Amino acid sequence: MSVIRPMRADAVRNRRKILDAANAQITARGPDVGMDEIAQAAGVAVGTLYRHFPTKTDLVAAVVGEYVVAVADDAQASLGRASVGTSRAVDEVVGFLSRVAESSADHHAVKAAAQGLGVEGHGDESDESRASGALAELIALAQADGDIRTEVTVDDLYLLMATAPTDEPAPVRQRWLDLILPGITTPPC
Amino acid sequence: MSVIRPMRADAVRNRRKILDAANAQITARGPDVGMDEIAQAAGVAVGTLYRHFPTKTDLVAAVVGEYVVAVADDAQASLGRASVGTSRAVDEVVGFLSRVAESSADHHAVKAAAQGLGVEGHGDESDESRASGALAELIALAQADGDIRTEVTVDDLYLLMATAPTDEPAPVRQRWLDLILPGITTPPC
Amino acid sequence: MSVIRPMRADAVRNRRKILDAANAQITARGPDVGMDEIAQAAGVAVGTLYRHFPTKTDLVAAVVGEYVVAVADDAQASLGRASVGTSRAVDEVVGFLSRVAESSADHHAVKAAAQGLGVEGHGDESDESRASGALAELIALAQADGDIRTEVTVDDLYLLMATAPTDEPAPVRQRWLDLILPGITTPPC
Amino acid sequence: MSVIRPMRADAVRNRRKILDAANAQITARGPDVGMDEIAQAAGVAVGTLYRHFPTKTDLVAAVVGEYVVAVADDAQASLGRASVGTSRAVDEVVGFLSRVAESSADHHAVKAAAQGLGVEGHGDESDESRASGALAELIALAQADGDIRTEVTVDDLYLLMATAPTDEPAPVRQRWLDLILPGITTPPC
DNA sequence: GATGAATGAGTGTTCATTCAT
DNA sequence: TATGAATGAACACTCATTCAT
Repeated sequence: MSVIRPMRADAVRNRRKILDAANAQITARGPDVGMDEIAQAAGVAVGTLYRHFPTKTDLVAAVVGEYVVAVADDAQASLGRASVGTSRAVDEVVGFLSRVAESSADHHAVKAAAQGLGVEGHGDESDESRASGALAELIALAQADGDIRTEVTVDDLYLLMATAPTDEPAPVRQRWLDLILPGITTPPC
Repeated sequence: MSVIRPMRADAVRNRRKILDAANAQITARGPDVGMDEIAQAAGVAVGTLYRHFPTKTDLVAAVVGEYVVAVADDAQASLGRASVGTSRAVDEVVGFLSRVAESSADHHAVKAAAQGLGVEGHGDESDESRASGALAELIALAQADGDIRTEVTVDDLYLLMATAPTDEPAPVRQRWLDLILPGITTPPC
Repeated sequence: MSVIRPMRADAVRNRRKILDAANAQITARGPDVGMDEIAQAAGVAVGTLYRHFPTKTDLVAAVVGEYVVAVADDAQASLGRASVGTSRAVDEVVGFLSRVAESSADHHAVKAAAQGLGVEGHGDESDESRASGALAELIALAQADGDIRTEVTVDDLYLLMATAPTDEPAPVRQRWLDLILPGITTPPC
Repeated sequence: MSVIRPMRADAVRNRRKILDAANAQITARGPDVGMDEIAQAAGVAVGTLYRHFPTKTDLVAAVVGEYVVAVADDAQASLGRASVGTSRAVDEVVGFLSRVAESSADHHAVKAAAQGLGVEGHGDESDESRASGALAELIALAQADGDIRTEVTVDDLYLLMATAPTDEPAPVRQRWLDLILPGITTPPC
């Protein structure tokens, strides 16, 4: 008696195509691409786009939401590796930040679009807490190892993620990482 | 043979009013204020606005340019104090970064507007080099004091300035500064 | 040899639901309700709605048609009472007009929708002639009584019905009736 | 020191052209003409149209307002003639109603458009009261002559004007007038 | 036969920019 | 030179209708 009706197969396909097209178009042509252009890139009519996302804001929020899912997945995978002992927790934190800075580069225009439209909730809240949970554990692990400063919190990570120089070339992003890291890790002595 | 004709007094006045109005309006009403609104706030007609700045991009670039002037002034003042020995050079660097993060908060919408319009050159190049020069000397001073890591450059400072969390409340900006500083300063031991 | 195939029971039910929903929605939400909204209110999908009424115009015409049926019924009932002598024919004419003005108030948005769509034939012609016939006899009766002016015709009644102030509150509609009546009834002397 | 600045001559001209075009287009092509079509018919760009009337509602309201001006003028002229004794006051009332029914025929689609957009104030209030005043005096005059029933008010006239069969051919409108008049004038005996 | 996703022309409105006054 | 009216391409969004499932 679930209220959640399964979507028709083609509707699912279209939703995917739209989301991908939106991501691609915003990335390629800037945060102000028109809905028509996104629809065309997705190979659907505008009406279809609006059936899936009643508002441009909704569409962009969904795109951001997908990104949050990816980030949460990454955070959980990092935690997984650190828990098992495959790698040190600090290294996972650093790797995570590095990958986020990397992937955010593509995501930059999307973030700009979201800001321009006043997108609020970045998609599903459960994904955000999934990410937060994993990162919290990861930090705790690294702190137990004595590798990360005791006062560092998940919010600090979010703050750094938010300020990553997403529109800069790779070497700059690497340098940024180097500048950032000492603030998180414990001093050498 | 100079082509630069002195501006008529009222033209100068108008330019000032427009620049101030643009800054105020963008800050107050977001990066997407219309040219008409800016003109009205400046007490001139749109036509006048366009006589001074042929393009919205030009206008925003000029506003950004003014900000660069202020930053350059600050940098030079900081250097002055450190040279005279009034204060330690590191402290001036930190203070400078802190003030920039602070002032950038107001400036945030302007930056967003600039980005949205693809503003390239941030105004007068001489101001940029004025700032760069002062900051370079300041860093050198601090490095001579052994307070700032030897590999830190002016570009690092610019990178950090560019990624300051300008749209966050003061405590967050302070925390960001705390996270950032260890990457610049020499380790305690 | 009749081409008219009896409708399947559920098709009949759907037709009813759609007609009722259309009436209700147009009345409640104005003449511009969308087909989707009507379909949803009827508990069917748009496709079903379009199976029954190939065009919005057709749907609205059908709704109007139902109203004509009700009016025809009323006219015949009025005639019935007057014929039997239960009441004076004039009073029945007046009562009829009054009730039409009354019911038209609900019907107002439907009329507006019909006009907006250029609905032509108001449904079944037989109903119109049923109404016309009854009203003609009723007028004749009242004229025989000397109560209604000899030159008054059925078309006059239609004209008045058409111009009833359907979107005005009850007292206004009553006042309108008072203004209208002297033109139909015989002068007191 | 008047705040009302005189409009530029060409702006005035454009305003006129727009108003006329709006009237013409709505009359000719129905209440749902697009703003673009109106603009084109007026020989201006849409932007110009929107500079003069920030909203379609505003435009239609202005068109209706012009009609109110015409009606008010007519009412005052009628009163003038009756006051001077050129004609009987009743005749002026009848003539006024007749002319309104006549002119309203053209005006019908405009009224529909106004209703569809929820136009509230029919333009300038002063024109409405100008009309009301003149009609009140005219009615009083005719009542003094013993030609119009004592209970008739200006609102009655408005009610009848509002219900005139504006979309019917001339003979029908004439017949309507005949049906309406006895409700206003004193009975023959 | 019913469903509801897809279509796409059309709508009202905005805004950077131009140009007659 | 300043003014502000005019321009018109562009945009987000709607809705009657069609058609694959």
